[in-house]
Amino acid sequence: MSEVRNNITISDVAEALGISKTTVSRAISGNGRIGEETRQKVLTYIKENNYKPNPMAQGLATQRTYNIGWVAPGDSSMAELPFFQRCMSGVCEIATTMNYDVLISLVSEGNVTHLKRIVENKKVDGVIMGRTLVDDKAVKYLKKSGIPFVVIGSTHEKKVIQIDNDHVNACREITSILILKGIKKPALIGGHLIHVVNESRLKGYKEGLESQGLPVNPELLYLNNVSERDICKSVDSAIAAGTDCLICMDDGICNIALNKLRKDGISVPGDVKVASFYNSEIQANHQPAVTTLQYDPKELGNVACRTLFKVLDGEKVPEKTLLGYEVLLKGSTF
Amino acid sequence: MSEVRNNITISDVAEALGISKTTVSRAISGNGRIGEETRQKVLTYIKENNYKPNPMAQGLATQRTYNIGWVAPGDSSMAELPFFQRCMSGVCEIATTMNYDVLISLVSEGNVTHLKRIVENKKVDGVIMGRTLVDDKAVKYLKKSGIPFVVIGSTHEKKVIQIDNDHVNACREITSILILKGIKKPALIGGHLIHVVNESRLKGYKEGLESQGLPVNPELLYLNNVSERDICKSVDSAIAAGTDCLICMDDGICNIALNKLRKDGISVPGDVKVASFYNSEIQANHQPAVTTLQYDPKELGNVACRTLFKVLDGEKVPEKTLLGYEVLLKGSTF
DNA sequence: TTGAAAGCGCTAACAC
DNA sequence: GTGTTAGCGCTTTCAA
Repeated sequence: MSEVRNNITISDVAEALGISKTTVSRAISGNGRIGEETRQKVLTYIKENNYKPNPMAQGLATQRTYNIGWVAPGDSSMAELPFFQRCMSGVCEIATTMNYDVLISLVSEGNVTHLKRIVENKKVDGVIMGRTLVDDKAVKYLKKSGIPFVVIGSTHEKKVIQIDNDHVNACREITSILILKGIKKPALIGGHLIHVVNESRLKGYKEGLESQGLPVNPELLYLNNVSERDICKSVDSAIAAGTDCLICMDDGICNIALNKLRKDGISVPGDVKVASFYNSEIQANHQPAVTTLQYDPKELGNVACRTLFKVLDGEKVPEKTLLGYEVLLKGSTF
Repeated sequence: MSEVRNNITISDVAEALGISKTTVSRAISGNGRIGEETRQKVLTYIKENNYKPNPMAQGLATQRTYNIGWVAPGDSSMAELPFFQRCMSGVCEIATTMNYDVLISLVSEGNVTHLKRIVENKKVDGVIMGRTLVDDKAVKYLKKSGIPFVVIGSTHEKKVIQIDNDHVNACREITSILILKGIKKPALIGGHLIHVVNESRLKGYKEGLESQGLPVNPELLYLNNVSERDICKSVDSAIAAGTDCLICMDDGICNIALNKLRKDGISVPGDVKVASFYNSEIQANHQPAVTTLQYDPKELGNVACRTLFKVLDGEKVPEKTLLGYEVLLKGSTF
């Protein structure tokens, strides 16, 4: 029945071939000198007999687990964003090619107990954080622990390897473009600033205004919107302040804003234009489609994972790696 | 720096306390007889000195990994459904309480190589499958491998532990209710029947009709819709056939159908009523809200994980566990 | 180029 | 109730 789960050990291989375990081990790992002939003999034998080294034993001997930890947000509202799924899938993809597996750690609201456990229990060789908050307990813990780790996103914490999209430039660019296309009073409907990414987006927005000679008008700046109610209120105020374009800081905000406008009978782009700093399916399917920034989360996961492996190999890596973006101009700003 | 990662071993503890490793081991595991006094002594010592057994060594000695595998769909369209996130979070929750961790395995379209690897490499003690197809390669492999596993969803495969919602009864009930509320020609816009759940939903729909003395009208039955185009065509045909209520097999279909109706200027529930066999945020936020079935995916994950642990402990478990549902009657069918 | 032997940290007979 | 001992399956000095 369980013929697929192999139970043949390195000793079996050694015995069958009339050589020592050491030699078999060397043939497999490539460490140490070994005759090409014996090497081939071993390699073919283990292939034919489907021998797989036991990772527990390997791990015990070498102090490696062949696992990396993936830290995802535990609070459902965040966790369900396709962004994290795609990142994770990018991480898994690379991990697999390196013969590593990915262990999940759900961290909600600063509760790092699980993360702590997998680190202290030595269940992972390194960790990738799916997101970062401005004051991130998990990052602080990881730094203190000494385990190699990489974060997706940005942090103010020093000496942390970060992989992120170039949000500041992306947001600056899309803001400038909108202004060049004739927008006079772009209003920003922003999310909570505990997310570093929102800080960056805010910065990009401001730089965009500045680059086009526009002031940062407090009447057009609505930050820290969390609930649907917050957003609706901000939209009302922005409209009252005479905005000609609502720039939403992310897709969630954008969808709520869009619904709100429709409910109020305000037409897009007729009465007011709409753009978003982050893309999602829903916006792409919206009529008219929404002008937005586009990133590649899976690539983010890929790069984060590759970077972590470099760190594990003792290679030097840049503290910050910025990935690209695309500006998608659509009907919502025509 | 890495003061948090402990490196103290069972021998250190034994030596410090002037007792043997065995005794320490016993104090921790609770296996074998041990004096209450020594037990306490050990327990306090390891707590104070933050000793953690090395799982690799434990694993090597006991042949357990303290990991379970979570098999999620690798194709993004599926993977991003909140359903899987919530299930996974339910699984992690229980696993954590049992001192287990969760290893991810992404399986796309019958490609079981990664799953195979984690099983053959003995990186997990058991596996939970996040979904099942009608002819599921992964399930077949797992059966053959002999590793304990549990599937979320249903399968036709024999001797497989399944945890599922009671889709047949749920769909029968909502269909009956709609008919009792006056619907005469409910049309089913169905998804692909490679998903066992869709078979069950179809079955429930038919039973619902039957229970109210209505025939299964082929003109009102649209199955195997995959693309947006499929769905739109089906909606057109159903409307042309004079349906008075579109029943969508899942939330994805429902959203597309809703958009389509709006675009065509067909009002809900005025011109046609709409219901769905699966709930999602978007439908809850739709105006009017959509009548739908509601399940609890996290609970599904909880139960699946608890069941797997029973299997691992050698306990007998039912081959099929069915969880409940709720019918949410909303404005879309008034 | 190959092998013997020690050891990674823990568990589990089996003695005492 | 506690200790001795022999592994679990692999890597890695150190010799040969």
